[in-house]
Amino acid sequence: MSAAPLYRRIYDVVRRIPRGRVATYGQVAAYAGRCTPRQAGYAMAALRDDDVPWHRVINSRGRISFPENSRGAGQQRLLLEEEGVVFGHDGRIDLKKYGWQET
DNA sequence: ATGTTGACCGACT
DNA sequence: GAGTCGGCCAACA
Repeated sequence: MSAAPLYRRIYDVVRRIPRGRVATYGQVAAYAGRCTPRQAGYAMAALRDDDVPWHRVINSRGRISFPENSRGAGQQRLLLEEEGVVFGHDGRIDLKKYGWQET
């Protein structure tokens, strides 16, 4: 496991996020271990595998962190709403409610 | 090897 | 609330 690239560990954590829940980059980094939130974001940027529910990863403010130029920006919100995640009037997600808990 | 960058975070103004 | 700054550390030129 530890021999696997850092990206692999991060993606593995993201796959564990249940449907209808969201996790922050810092959270993913913490579960992946020996990783900073920045690396989690960097890993997502290089992601091209649809097997990873990348749309369930958001920033600590509960907002979608994504360059608006990219086509995936609107898609992330769409996918989340499809899973039952409700956005606030300011395009925010209530982490208190939808945040991923280890359980 | 050195320097820049980044789907971030937290603290501060 | 919004804007700025430093820290973090792997990936890249």
